[in-house]
Amino acid sequence: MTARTTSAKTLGARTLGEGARDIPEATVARLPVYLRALTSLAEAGTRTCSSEDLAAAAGVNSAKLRKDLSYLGSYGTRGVGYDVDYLRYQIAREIGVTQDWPVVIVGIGNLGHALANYSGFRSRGFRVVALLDADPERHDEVVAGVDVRPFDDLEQIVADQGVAIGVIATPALAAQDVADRMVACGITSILNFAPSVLSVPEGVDVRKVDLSIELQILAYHEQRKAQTA
Amino acid sequence: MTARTTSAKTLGARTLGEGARDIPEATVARLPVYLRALTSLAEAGTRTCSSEDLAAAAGVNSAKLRKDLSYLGSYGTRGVGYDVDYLRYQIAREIGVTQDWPVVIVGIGNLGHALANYSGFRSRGFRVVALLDADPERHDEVVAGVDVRPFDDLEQIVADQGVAIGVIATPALAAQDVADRMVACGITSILNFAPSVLSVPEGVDVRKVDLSIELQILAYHEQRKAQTA
DNA sequence: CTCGTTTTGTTCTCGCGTTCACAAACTCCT
DNA sequence: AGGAGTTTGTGAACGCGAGAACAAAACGAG
Ligand SMILES: NC(=O)c1ccc[n+]([C@@H]2O[C@H](COP(=O)([O-])OP(=O)(O)OC[C@H]3O[C@@H](n4cnc5c(N)ncnc54)[C@H](O)[C@@H]3O)[C@@H](O)[C@H]2O)c1
Ligand SMILES: NC(=O)c1ccc[n+]([C@@H]2O[C@H](COP(=O)([O-])OP(=O)(O)OC[C@H]3O[C@@H](n4cnc5c(N)ncnc54)[C@H](O)[C@@H]3O)[C@@H](O)[C@H]2O)c1
Repeated sequence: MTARTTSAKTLGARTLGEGARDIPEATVARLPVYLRALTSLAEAGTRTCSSEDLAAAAGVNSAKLRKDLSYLGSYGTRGVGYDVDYLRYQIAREIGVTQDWPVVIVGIGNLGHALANYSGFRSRGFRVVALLDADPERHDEVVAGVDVRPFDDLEQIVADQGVAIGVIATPALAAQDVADRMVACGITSILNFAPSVLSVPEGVDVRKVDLSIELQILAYHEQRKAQTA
Repeated sequence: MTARTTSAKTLGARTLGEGARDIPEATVARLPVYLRALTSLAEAGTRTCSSEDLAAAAGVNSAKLRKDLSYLGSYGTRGVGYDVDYLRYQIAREIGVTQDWPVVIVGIGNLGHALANYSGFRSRGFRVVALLDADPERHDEVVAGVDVRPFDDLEQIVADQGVAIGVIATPALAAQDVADRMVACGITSILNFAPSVLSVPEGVDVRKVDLSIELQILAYHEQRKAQTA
C-alpha cells in the first residue's frame, strides 16, 4: 500500500547492536492500538495486566498480542504478566511517539478544520506547526491557535521546523501537486485524505484514508446480507 | 478486523444459481479503487482500457487487478481489454452502489460537520438522511441541507427510512453506547471514527477509521529512516 | 527445596493473498 | 484463410500472517 520496499531492507540493516529489528507491517499497525489500550488501563489504575487482559482491551487474540510484543523484546514476566507503564513506554519508544513530530496540514476546508481542531494529535506526540491553504480568503484565520498561511510558505516552514510528516486535505485534483511540493522540500511521510492515487519516489511513505471506500466495503457486505436473508 | 465470520459462510450459501460467489476480502477492499479509476477514465473520454492502463490508474499490479476482476466474472475481451462503462457498471453492481444507501451520522461536532458537508457521499450512492447529536445546543442547526436532530430520534428515523448504515463521530466514551443503540434498532453496518474498540454482535460489520493510528504508523517508519541514515 | 499454578515466548501448521508465467482467445494485417 | 501480435483469465509457486499448542520461566504454598 505504501511505496516502501521493506523487503529489501532485511539484509541491508546493520547486524551489529540491536537497533535493527524488523517488525512485520501487520504488527506495526497494531502497536498503536495496544498503546491506546494500555493508556486506558493505566488511567483506570491498573499496574499489571496479562496478555489476555490487554488483548481483550485491544480487541485482538491473545496469541497474536504476545507474538506482536515478542518482536519488541521480552518485556513481560512469565506467571505474572506485563507492567502497564513499562510496556507502554517500550511500545511508545518503538513507534517513535516519545519524541515530538511536527506536522503540516494542507487544505483547510471542511476536513482540514476538523483535523486542526482534533485534540488526538498533540496528546500522541504530534504537533501541528502549520495550516496551509492556496485560497487567500482562508489566510490569517486562526484555527485551534494556529493561523492559516499561504501554501507557498511550505518550503520555509518545513525547513525551519524540520517537518517530516505532511497531511493532505485538499480536493483530489490538487493532491498530486501538493504531494510533489511536499516531497521536493523534504517531507518523507504523507497522510492523504483526498481520493486520489499519489505517486511518490521511493523512500517516501504514503498512507491514505478514504472514507467513501470504507462505506462501499460496508455496502458490499450489507448487500450480501440482504441477498441471503 | 470486523466481527464478520466470512469463513463460516462459504458452505452456508446457496449453491444454486450464481449469486453466491465468494469474493476475497482483500479484493472487496480494492474494488472501490477500481471504480474510481474507471470513473476518471470515463470522464477523460476513454472507452476501452487494458488491465495495464487500469492498474496504473488504480496504483496496483496488473496481475492483481486481473485476478481481482476474475472473481466477478469474465468482463474483458482478450486482445482488446475492458469496456470502461460496462466494467464500471459491473463493479458498481457487485459492490451495491447502484442502489441508494441511506446513512445516519451521529455526533455532529468538528468531524461530523465535515462528514455532513462531504460531497463524496451522495455521488457514490450514499444519502445522509439524518444528523443526530445528544447536545440540545446543536439541534435545529442545518448542515448541508439536513437539520441536526436529537439522538433519541434514532429509532424513529432508522425505522422510517430503512437505514442499515450508521456513522459514529462522537467522543470515544460515547461510542459504545451509540453503537449499542444503533444495533438495537436494526443497523447492521457501522463506520466508527472514535478511537475505541467497539463490541457488537455477530452479523454486524464494523469498520474503523483511526487517524492517529495512521500517523503513528508513519512515525514508526520515519523513525526507522532516521536511524539508518 | 519441591511441586503445582500461572503466564509468557516460541514453534509449527494452515490458509490467504500476491505474483509469475502461460495457454486461450481475440484482432488485425496480408 | 492464416499467421503475427495483444491481452485476458487462471494455474501454480511462494511468502506472510493468524492461531493453536506447548515448553520455559516465574511465583507461591507447604
Ligand atoms: N469532508 C470530509 O468529510 C471528507 C471526507 C473524506 C475525504 N474528504 C476529502 O478531503 C479533501 C478535502 O475535503 P473538504 O471537504 O475539506 O474540501 P474543501 O473544499 O472544503 O476544502 C479544500 C481546501 O483545500 C484548499 N486547496 C485547494 N487547492 C489547494 C492547493 N493546491 N494547495 C493548497 N490548498 C488548496 C481549498 O482552498 C480549500 O480550502 C477532499 O479531497 C475530499 O474528497 C473529505
Ligand atoms: N476532529 C477530527 O479531525 C477527528 C479525527 C479523527 C478522529 N476523531 C474522533 O472523532 C470523534 C469526534 O471528534 P470531534 O472533533 O468531532 O469531536 P467534537 O467534540 O467536536 O464532537 C463530538 C460531538 O458528539 C456529540 N455527542 C457526545 N456524546 C454523544 C452521544 N452520546 N450521542 C450523540 N452525540 C453525542 C457532542 O455533542 C458533539 O457534538 C472523536 O472520537 C474523535 O476522537 C476526530
